[in-house]
Amino acid sequence: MTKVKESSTRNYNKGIAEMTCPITYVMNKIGGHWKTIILYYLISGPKRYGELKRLIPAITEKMLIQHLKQLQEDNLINRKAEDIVPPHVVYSLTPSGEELGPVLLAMAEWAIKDSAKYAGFTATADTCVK
Amino acid sequence: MTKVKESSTRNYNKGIAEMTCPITYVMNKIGGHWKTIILYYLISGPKRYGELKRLIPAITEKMLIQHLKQLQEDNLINRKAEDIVPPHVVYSLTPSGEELGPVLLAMAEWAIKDSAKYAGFTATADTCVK
DNA sequence: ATAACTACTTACTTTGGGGTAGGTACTTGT
DNA sequence: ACAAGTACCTACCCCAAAGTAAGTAGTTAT
Repeated sequence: MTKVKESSTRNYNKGIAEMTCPITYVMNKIGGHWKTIILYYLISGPKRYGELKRLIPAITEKMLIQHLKQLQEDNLINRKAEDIVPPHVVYSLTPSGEELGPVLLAMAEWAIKDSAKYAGFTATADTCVK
Repeated sequence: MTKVKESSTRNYNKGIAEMTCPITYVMNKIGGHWKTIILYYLISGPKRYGELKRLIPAITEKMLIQHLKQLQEDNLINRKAEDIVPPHVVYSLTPSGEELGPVLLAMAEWAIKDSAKYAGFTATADTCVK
């Protein structure tokens, strides 16, 4: 009967939700603005760190690496580093990541269709994919 | 030629990104933990405010209303209020929202499949839908 | 010798999403 | 008279996510 505190409500709810709600499970893995974009770019094939940086100019290096790490931890991407003098690191989708591909493409399709309703949006299917 | 400041870089990038990246467009509408869950519950049919509250016990009233409003503004849900004495408000998906349904279901399917790989996750297809 | 390239790391600051805890208006039930 | 139920609103606070800006190591190019 000791005092338990540790700002419990929040953590408790998060844990429960992730265990029981598939949508929450997904959002914990791809939520947060950058992860989906990174994954989206990787659908079209493995990319080097620098390539991703150039493809997503708005992202900061810190954010890119941070999310690449999290995506690795969540088993959505692989990191292959060659131990040579100018570093050469390639990121690619894992099988789990590949399976997410169609979902991301469906999201993009919806965006293009939906944005067309309101005009002022000029994206095409490969704006992000390149 | 007056002073324009308004912490511009961030807003500028956000605007550009939303106009050119379909994935960002989607995430601006359904990102942020609760929106997808609310939409997911509405797939199975219109629901009253109180129903949603009961279906998603972890959400606070503030968050529920806040996101319902944003979803309205983003044209994903309808709000139908009868002007009677005990208020009666029903939320339902708009056509745009309906079109997002399959995407959300695909996300959920992926979650169930993916979580099965690691065990410790016991969700089924209707854990959230009820 | 100095800049440029690679893929990072670290320290510091800001911002806004989310939580807590109250209140509102109006009616029905006891 | 007072609680209970409906669907909200408001002010305040906190923390984690995101941004800023700098540094690291080792090599090649000028």
